[in-house]
Amino acid sequence: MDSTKEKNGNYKDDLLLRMGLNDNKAGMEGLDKDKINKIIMEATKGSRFYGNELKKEKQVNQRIENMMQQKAQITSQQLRKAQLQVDRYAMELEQSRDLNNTIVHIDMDAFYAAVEMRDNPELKDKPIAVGSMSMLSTSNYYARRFGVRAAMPGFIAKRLCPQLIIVPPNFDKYRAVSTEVKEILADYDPNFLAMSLDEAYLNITKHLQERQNWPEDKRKYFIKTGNPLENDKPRKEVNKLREHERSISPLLFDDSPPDLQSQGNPLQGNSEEEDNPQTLQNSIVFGTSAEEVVKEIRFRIEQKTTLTASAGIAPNTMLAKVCSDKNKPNGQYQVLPNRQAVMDFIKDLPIRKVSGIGKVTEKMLKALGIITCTELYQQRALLSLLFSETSWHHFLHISLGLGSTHLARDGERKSMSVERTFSEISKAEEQYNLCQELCSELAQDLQKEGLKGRTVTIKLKNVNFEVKTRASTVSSVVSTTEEIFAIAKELLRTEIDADFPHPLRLRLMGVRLSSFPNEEDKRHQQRSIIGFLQAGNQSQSAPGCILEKTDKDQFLKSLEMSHKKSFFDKKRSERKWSHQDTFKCEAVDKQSLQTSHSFQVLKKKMNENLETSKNSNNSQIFTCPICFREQRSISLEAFNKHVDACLDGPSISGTSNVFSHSHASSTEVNKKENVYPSFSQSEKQDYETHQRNSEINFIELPETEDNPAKAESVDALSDKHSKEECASLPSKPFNIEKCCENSSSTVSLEDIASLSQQESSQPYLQALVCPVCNLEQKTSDLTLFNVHVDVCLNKGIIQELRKDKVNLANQPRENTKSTDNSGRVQKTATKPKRPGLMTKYSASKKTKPNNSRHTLDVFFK
DNA sequence: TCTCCAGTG
DNA sequence: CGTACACTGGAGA
Repeated sequence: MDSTKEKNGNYKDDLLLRMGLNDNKAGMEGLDKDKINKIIMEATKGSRFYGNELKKEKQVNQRIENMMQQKAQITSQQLRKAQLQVDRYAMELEQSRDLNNTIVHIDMDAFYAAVEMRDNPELKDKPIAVGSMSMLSTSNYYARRFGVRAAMPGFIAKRLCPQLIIVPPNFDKYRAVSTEVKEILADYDPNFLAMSLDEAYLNITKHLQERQNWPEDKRKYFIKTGNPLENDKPRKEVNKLREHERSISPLLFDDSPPDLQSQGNPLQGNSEEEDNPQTLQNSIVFGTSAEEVVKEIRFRIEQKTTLTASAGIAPNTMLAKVCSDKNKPNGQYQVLPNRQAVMDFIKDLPIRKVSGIGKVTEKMLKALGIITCTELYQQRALLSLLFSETSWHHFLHISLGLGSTHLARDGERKSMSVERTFSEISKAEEQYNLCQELCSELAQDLQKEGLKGRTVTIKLKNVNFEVKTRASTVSSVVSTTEEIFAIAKELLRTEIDADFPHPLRLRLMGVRLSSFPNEEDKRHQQRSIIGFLQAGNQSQSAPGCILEKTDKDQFLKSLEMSHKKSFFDKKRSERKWSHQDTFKCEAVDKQSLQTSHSFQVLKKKMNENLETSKNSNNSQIFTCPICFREQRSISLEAFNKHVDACLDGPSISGTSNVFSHSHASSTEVNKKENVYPSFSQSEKQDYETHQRNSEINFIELPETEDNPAKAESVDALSDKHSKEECASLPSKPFNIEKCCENSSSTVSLEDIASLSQQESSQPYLQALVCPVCNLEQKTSDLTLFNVHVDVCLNKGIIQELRKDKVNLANQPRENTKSTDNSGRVQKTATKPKRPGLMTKYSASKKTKPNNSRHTLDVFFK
């Protein structure tokens, strides 16, 4: 919230960095900087938290040291060359500088605290903070005089200011107020961008144009003399009125000439003579300039909510954001839309003020003698040699005062998560329970937005504040508590086992779901259904990897458009497209790489699917893979609905074991499980080590090798399948793996479809037995079963990978290239990149021995 | 893809 | 007694 944004006063900065930039004035009440630091240190020193902070600080220092070493090796010739390149880019940027937009950043002052004070007059003249004893969201300005800030734990705030009143947050209320504010903002830019409950960007360019012709009464507002909500307390109304006079009057009437602005005049910006608001008895007319518009917005916000806002006006978002901070609280500031004004504003601006430059970046740049934007610009050549391309491009944008000039509506969300902090939990059982609870909460949240995803990540923080995340991606989307927990549980189990016999001493656990299918995925998945169903009848082959026409067109179109976009947009779409470009090829190849087995059959089938689907119409004859009835002349949507209905019906569980993901490694795992049914913990270790050293390569079960015509039990089928894949032989559709990595229903459909065409007379009435771990699964839920198989498979894959690594280690180091049968390069060596900001100079961390444990799990289920 | 880091509010 | 939570994106392995 507010005080977090006032970075100079950030509590954590003071804690370790001792920036000495705290602008906190020692007033008659409140504390001075030294006193605040002393109290914070006393409360902090010796704690596990502090220990971790020190550790992190050391890592950052190490990174800085690495960076400085790198810097020392740079020759003046390199630097000159870099200078030329950077300046060429800077020139391009300069040429594309766009000053035609008027961007406004609105920021509510101490929002949560202000709402609480408004609704409870008892709090009015007291130091308050919103949050809890363990963490504060925001504090009012009174409390800030004592050093009480956002992101500070309440118990420390209490030591700084014993009178502090800590109010628990009422998010519903803040949301309601925020909605009121947004209603006003929409009048000026219907496409405004809300960043949070208390912050938003507006592009008022269009509004300004229209406004020029507005008659006066369209810009006239009446001053409310009472708040209808509080009519029961007339005494307050008087207060309110006086307050308005206090807060609004200086703002609206003490305009300062433009030249005073850049000299840090705290008064509210400039406006031309004719723009000066005229007051009648109880109404105000606002002018037509940007400043007047923003005053009007702030006036209306205050009238409507009795809360004040600060604002920044500038030709781009980056500057507008910095501006809104300049005259906070209850003030505004404008950077005029000409290059000189922008550069004057930027000149002495500390880089830390810029959104995106945080504590660590500040410290790293400071080590290079960079504090202000001017210095950032001066060192641009050096920075281009020390940081990644994205980083130095970002720096260059900042140092030229550039930023986005349009408000990109942020796309779909990328992940959803829950996490909780608690007092130490070390018992495994409690940890599993907690994990399940979190999964349940997450599942509920997901349901609200109708989301399903493929990657589950758990986050663990131990009592020493060390954070770990562990992720697992499955081939079909999941969303229910059970599905997510099935995956999260295994991740947690792996971590618990890894530290055995020591318990995990946790203080936080979190669960996240990501890899939501995008539109592309969904379309693709639909096509593959059609393609597959058709492929059963008219078998075609189309080798090689194809990029579909529609996609190509879109790609070209996007390139065409891209010159109109900002640098960041371009980069974004390049990334997006280069990703999508390879998606179809890699969707399958990934797996074959991971397992070192050829998936030719699969790919061929998939390509067939894509090819045939290109020619497919919207309405045709389908055979439902569940009920085996022909569905004539219906749309794909209708057909899908029909299949869904069938799937939801009762007749599924009997056939569901055919959805097993036959997989090369499954055979091996099966075998291991059979051969080594149980071990003690130490035996596990020994066996594991032995495994790794001797590179045992498991081969197929003898039955399948000896007797390929073996009865078509599911497990036997998957074994045979693996074998066939190894030999790259053409195979029956039934052998098709989950080629499209999409939703479980698709996968099921494909498998069922093949079944329906080839083996429909064959009854499959076995229980659900996982083909990987060989254990019967209690659930009759298809997706859940698939999840289980995926989890088992992932373990197998990890093992396979490790095997590969050992093999690689024996060879002279070489770019990892692999080609499919068509000779196409699937994966080339990652091209060397320029050092990144984040990890390039990372303090060498000891990477944990590695996943020895993953395999064990499979053995000892 | 996985893990960690940095940053935002 | 004691330091949150939810989200995005970069980077490197």
